[in-house]
Amino acid sequence: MQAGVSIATVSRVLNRSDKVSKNTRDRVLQVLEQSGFRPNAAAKALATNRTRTIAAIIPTLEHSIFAVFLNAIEDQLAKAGYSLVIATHGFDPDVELTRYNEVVRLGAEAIILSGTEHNDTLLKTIRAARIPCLMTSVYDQRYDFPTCGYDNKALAVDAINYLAALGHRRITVIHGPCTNNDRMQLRVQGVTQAAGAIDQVQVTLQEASLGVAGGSAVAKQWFATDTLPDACLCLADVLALGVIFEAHNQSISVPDAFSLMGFEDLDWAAHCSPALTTVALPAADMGRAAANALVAKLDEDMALDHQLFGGKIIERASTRQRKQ
Amino acid sequence: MQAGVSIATVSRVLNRSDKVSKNTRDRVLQVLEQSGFRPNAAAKALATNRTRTIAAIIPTLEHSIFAVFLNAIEDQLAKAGYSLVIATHGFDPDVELTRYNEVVRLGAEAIILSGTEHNDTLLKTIRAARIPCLMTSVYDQRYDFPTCGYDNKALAVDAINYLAALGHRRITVIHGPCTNNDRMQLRVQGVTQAAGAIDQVQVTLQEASLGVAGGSAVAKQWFATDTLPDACLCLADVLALGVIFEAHNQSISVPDAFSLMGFEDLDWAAHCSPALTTVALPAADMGRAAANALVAKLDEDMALDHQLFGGKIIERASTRQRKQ
DNA sequence: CCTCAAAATGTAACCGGTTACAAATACTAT
DNA sequence: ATAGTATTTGTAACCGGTTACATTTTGAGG
Repeated sequence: MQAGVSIATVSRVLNRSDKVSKNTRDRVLQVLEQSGFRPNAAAKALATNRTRTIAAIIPTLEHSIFAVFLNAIEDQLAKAGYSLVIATHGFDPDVELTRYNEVVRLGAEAIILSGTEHNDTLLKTIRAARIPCLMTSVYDQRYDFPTCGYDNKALAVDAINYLAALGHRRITVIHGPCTNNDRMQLRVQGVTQAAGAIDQVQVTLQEASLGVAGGSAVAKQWFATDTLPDACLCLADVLALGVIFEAHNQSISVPDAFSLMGFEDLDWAAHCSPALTTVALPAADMGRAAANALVAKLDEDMALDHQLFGGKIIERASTRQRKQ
Repeated sequence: MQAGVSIATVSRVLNRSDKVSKNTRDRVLQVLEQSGFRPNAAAKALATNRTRTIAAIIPTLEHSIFAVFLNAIEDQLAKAGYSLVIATHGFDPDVELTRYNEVVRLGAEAIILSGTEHNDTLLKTIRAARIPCLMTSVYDQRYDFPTCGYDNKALAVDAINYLAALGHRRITVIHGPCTNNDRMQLRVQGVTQAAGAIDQVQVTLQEASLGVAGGSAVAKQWFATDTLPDACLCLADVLALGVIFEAHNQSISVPDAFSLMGFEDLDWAAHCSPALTTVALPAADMGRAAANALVAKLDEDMALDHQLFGGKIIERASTRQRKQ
């Protein structure tokens, strides 16, 4: 080559830097510098059988909880020299399977999925391919893939208990669609379980589209029929935001008229009016941990294991003791 | 091979499907099916010099406007058989350069950047590498890279004119940080220009961190000093959300006390209280268009060109004619 | 100055596909 | 049946790196 050196030596300079004399290394580096050499990733991948690419397959980027999560993953992977490929499936398990095949064909070395409920074929394929795979947002020790997430059910139980402890009896729970969304399902289960365990507490479940509009719509209906609960638990913060807005519209005061509680603790929850009591989920921490775990698996063959992230009830102005 | 056929034929079956007799094609496909053959993307990329990967390098995923935009891109690319690699830089041009180099090394065939202001080295590198590159969110005919976005300045002018036409004279504009964010800069320029052109209109600029907390903080300060403007234009919807919350905290009525206007039209803007008048940006359309343009460039060598997306003022309840 | 081991460097096979070109086969017209 | 052409299939070079192994260089010790 230009520096009077073989391609093998260049390769050595670029990788395992021992075994090359300082002298030639410097010379090679200089030539590479001025020639603007760009190693070909495909060739490298072919030769080493490594792509340094990890894929995250999630329902959508449009819910900010996923964006926060992915932002953390991307950040952490970048630090470890990995790239993130993102694929979305819009809560459709069949699309998820398709997207999985695409990213694997593309060379993803590990996969991050959302939740534990998936197309059977997908699970079978992952098992067969022995690709490291982490299911996130859900913690389930018994699941046969490693999970990295929250105990959604227990957190929902905590939320109901919290509201019950404030003296609330008639509690309405607004949740998003549960189809292909086990995080939501588990929260609903937790709600039901907690309600059954506490005397006199009655829970009413109401499903709404997962967005501000959904929460708004449900609240509008209460106000129209004048059937306010003692408290409302929204199993996603955006739903609570809809309720807050609708309450403003109707000049109904929260928490005077009813207590309101969210789930997630998105960035605005501390600043809204009233500031929202909510179950804080450490989405960014979870993202970082997921990224780290997969990197450790790929780089050092560390076993993947379940990781639990605790949520925490952040008490703010939207909830209070029930008036007698 | 298994099917008594050469690897070349297999390759032909998988690609240019003509030139293979139906008979052998069927046989090959069947063998492939049952052997669970997975073509190696790296080898294919090496041989064809194509990776079918496009990278988007954006400041952050945490502002939902980017998430909406990327969601649309990802969706559209997937339809065309391309994958999206996402890299974030946190508004740091040097990090942006680093991330650019990473994604290119990784094999990105085209790049989507946010805005037109970038590290000089980055622009030089892109030019030298002749990689198709689209600058988004900004439309600027004269820029020497193709841009695909809005006329941020003109839209800000429109917004000020709209408020002025309602009779507002003392207008406070809350904007996010302009450092390394030309979209924001252009909006501020538009505001200044429009203010200069209209008699008697006085504009006060206030910078805030780009988030609900930022808008809240500014509003809190007004209320504390009792210096309300006639109208407030927030150059990002989240800032307006902060103002709304703070106004509500202080029981100040919008638009009775002052008119409030946002920029972007995020999903909650139609549902908040009061519903937010805002400059709607077609972020999803822009994302789809960016994706399509790059796919057309790569697949059919269609030239990249500037694309303008019009914003539109959506009049809602947060603004109204000034009381005399 | 010579020998020999250690260190540095070069050579060439290999990763798993694609594809130009050669070879074989099928088909058409005589 | 036969020549000639069109279609299908096979062979092998190539993409741009990595790396086992061979070869050369270096340098210490005798």
